[in-house]
Amino acid sequence: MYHKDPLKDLNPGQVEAVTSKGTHLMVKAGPGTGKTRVLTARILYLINRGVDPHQILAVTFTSKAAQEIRKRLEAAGVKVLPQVGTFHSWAFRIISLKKGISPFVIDEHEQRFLFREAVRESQVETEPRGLFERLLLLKQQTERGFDGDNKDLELLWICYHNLLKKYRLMDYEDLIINATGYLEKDPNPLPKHVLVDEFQDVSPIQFQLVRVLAAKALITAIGDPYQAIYGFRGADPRFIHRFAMEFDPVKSVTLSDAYRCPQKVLDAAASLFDGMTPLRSKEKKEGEILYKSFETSEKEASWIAVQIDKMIGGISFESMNRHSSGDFDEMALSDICILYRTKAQAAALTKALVRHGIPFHTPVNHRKVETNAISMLHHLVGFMVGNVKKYHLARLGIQEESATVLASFLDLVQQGKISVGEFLKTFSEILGLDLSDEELERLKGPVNMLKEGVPPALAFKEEQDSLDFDVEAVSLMTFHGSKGLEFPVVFLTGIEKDILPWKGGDAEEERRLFYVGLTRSAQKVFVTACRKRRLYGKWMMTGPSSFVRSIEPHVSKDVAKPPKRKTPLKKKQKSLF
DNA sequence: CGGATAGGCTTTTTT
DNA sequence: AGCCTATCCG
Repeated sequence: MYHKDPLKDLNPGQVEAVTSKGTHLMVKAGPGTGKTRVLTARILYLINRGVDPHQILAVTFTSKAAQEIRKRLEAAGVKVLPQVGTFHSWAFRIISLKKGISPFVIDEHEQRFLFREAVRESQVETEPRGLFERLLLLKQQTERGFDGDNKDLELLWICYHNLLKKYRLMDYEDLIINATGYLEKDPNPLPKHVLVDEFQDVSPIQFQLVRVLAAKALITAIGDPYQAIYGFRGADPRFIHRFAMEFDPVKSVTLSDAYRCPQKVLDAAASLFDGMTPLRSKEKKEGEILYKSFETSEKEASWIAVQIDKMIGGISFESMNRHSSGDFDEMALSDICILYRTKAQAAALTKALVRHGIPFHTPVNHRKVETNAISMLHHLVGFMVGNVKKYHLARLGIQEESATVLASFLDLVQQGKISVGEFLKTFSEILGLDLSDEELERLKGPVNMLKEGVPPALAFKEEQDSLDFDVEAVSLMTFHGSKGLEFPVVFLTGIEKDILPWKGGDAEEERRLFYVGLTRSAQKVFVTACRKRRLYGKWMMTGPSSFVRSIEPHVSKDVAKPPKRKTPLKKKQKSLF
């Protein structure tokens, strides 16, 4: 049992990371090197050495990751759990503790309302187009108030913050900023050990919070600079370096034994970066990377559906006619994942999967109706508390009367007078939402969390990004969404010019995004591209991404080359349909 | 004031 | 294709 011996089955590098004492610690952990394992083992190690669990704080990137760690600790026999959560959930608790009252947290949608109100009030003359996005980004990057040079933006910044104050609301950044402020003044409930996961995705305001924590605590930072993919929302991978500079002395440990990807995949992944040494694979599986290109995005999608059908042993008509088996290992649907750069690309793929009768699932935030229902629920709760006003509701198509009625129903739920299911039925009827039973079922989660006192913004948000992996289905998601996950078979789709290094994106961040995608695979990778793609309602000419060229030496030869001469390859391609 | 309609733009996403 | 926004007309 881990609790007895957290070091059991760890490799030397991992042991070094887990047992490091007396200084801050930076653990550089590439894909599949046992990052989560080290994190939990280190917590266990600290507890075993007599550290009070309450003095330990583990910060994760998502609440799902926090749950996973809590689960592992419990499984290891830990009775008193340490504090485990995201920066935001911990900050929320600190603020609640310090103020004696929980703040109402608004999401981006509501932030936009307030911003519009600010625009109206401040009578800014220039076109506010894109200003909101700039404010959002600026707020994650600035540690103390406004520090831009745009006069209009400054005015809107002030106006926006006055409105937040007026309605007693906080946005997500406020949680971090305010908690930092409170702790600077009075570092009372500061823990002695802080572990921060996914350090490459830390934003400036979060780094500032880490600074404050470091005044009292030893910090363990775990991250991988090659997997930094959230620069677009303020994260800065240079903090990995800054950490070592500022928090001197820092012990640094690099984990280079990887347990997920086959060597071939790791070699291909490393070839994306100049001078990168590949991780050492401890996985004996051979591994394979296949590349195939198509005329259109629709053909790409159908081909993928056919491949999946073959892999799962074939239930459809086409595969019944197939005599040879053993082209592929038998796979379960849940072993397969399809990745794409933008959600807009999912349409062609899901269409093909439906046509082939292959079950699949996508994250909730890809589904319009449900996202909308969640947002309505959230607003309803805000309305009950008095934070959400009539015009906020109107914007979502909710009449004030409906909201009043529903609020009283929700009250009955809280008192246990009616069930969550009954409430949701009424809710969708009154608001005229066309929700399936399945969708209604999924909405129960956040309402139940609400009953248990989870802050609304967190309760509703959590549901939005959960993908239920117990379902036997192929997983579809964006490259971003795949971070931290692994699948035996991964399809990397649309690896095309202007799509994977996204046109206008940060080229290096796009490269890391492809790296993340590649390294999700525990066995087999399919890389696909097409010449013409239907996107946003019109055709665009694409062609293979430069990344395809980078990994080419590691791609299996038989299908590796994009068709050069039409005849022979066309024939081969046809036989697959 | 509100409904209809034409025009413009479209990443990625956690909390 | 679909959503948000601006504008125009009753």
